[in-house]
Amino acid sequence: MGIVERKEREKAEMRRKIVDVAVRMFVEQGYEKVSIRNIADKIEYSPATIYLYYKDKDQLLYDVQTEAFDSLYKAFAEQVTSSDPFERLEQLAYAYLDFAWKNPELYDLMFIIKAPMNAIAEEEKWKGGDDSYNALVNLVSECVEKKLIRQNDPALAALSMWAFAHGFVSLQLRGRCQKATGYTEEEMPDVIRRAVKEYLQLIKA
Amino acid sequence: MGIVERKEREKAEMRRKIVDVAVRMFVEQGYEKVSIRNIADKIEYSPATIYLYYKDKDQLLYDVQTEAFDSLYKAFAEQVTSSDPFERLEQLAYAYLDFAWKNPELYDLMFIIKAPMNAIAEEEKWKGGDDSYNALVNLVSECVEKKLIRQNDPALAALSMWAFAHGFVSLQLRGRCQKATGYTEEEMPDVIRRAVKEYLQLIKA
DNA sequence: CAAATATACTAAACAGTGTTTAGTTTCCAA
DNA sequence: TTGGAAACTAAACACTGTTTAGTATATTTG
Repeated sequence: MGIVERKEREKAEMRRKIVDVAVRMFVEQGYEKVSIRNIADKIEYSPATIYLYYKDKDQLLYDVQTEAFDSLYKAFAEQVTSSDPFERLEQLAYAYLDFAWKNPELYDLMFIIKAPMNAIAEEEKWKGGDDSYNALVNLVSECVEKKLIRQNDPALAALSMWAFAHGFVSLQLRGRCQKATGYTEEEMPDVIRRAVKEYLQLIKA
Repeated sequence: MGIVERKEREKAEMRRKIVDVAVRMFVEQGYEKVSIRNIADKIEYSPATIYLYYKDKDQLLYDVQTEAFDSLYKAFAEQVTSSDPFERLEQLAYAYLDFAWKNPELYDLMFIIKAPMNAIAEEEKWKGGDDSYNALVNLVSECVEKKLIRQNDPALAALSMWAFAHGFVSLQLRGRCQKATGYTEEEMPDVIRRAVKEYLQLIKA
């Protein structure tokens, strides 16, 4: 009797439905304007139903986050194609920036907002973004091995690169870059791209 | 008749009282746990009274932010003392990191959280952090002039440095660094300090 | 000085939030 | 067919930021 299997499948489908509309609503309206009631309305269930599938809002956000990290990893896979490791590093950086400008609300949820990290404290281990970050670490490791960059600690070099990119993105997403530099919002992505290129030139062996 | 002056003074005193306890509560309990009602309770007025002195919560947060930026600037003034411009740049960076580790909740409010920036859109110009950022830009400009660093665009070099430091701090404050590197939370400030030092060595002429 | 007015303040309400409880309906197994 | 589990929800709870209407208090005016 495949009833328990079907029930499990239905449960999984319902979760899918919930995170799907949650993701869409986040992308369209931004984190702050999406409430459990809004989501419940959209999927035509009562708010309480969502709590049958998610312990709390943070747990739901955690799943939304995971979804977003998948998108980022997909973007990496598509845009990081060069045969030269250092060039791949460049492509990875640009793909990261691109993702941020195209999905600012998702970026918020993945890296800036506090909320979903509360759920993670309870998790065994935070797997979110692991694939993407590993891609960076592996790439940097390769560059270190082949002496393409000046640093020699891959872990620290990778973290530094991430911090540099993330710093720019998060300042930009909060409107700080324009206030600081006087560039317009449209110009900034290009300015940041140049700054990241400059950084890569600095670390180039 | 100094009555209007007294009234104005009293109005200013009340505002002081409000932002003072607001700052204290932010530092102690964090942004998310401080409500208008909490603040009102602490100063022993009704919540509605706060709205006689602040248009909305964002406007109050803006004042709290300004307060926090003053503290940062003070930290700069105290810790940036060397006669050598490049060394001063180093001191500035370390002072920035120090401030973040000592006042994580204030840092959140100043640079990470969305909230007070809503108020700023309405302001003529965002003066928050202007002094501190100008200190950085001036310092970087001096370094560029004296050819102490390899970059030649002071605006971009300053922004890059800020982005680098802010990237580390904001990743760290969201627990991302530990998850990524495996270092403990206590070790991270030191690791980040090393990374920043490495960056400064990279840009050193 | 008394009346009129402006100011300071608040109780109560409004509309929203995340979440829980208690109760109903639906479905499956014995 | 009936007993019990599972799915679902209406309503409530305890919050949030904010507004409204009304009450005291202080100041100005006749």
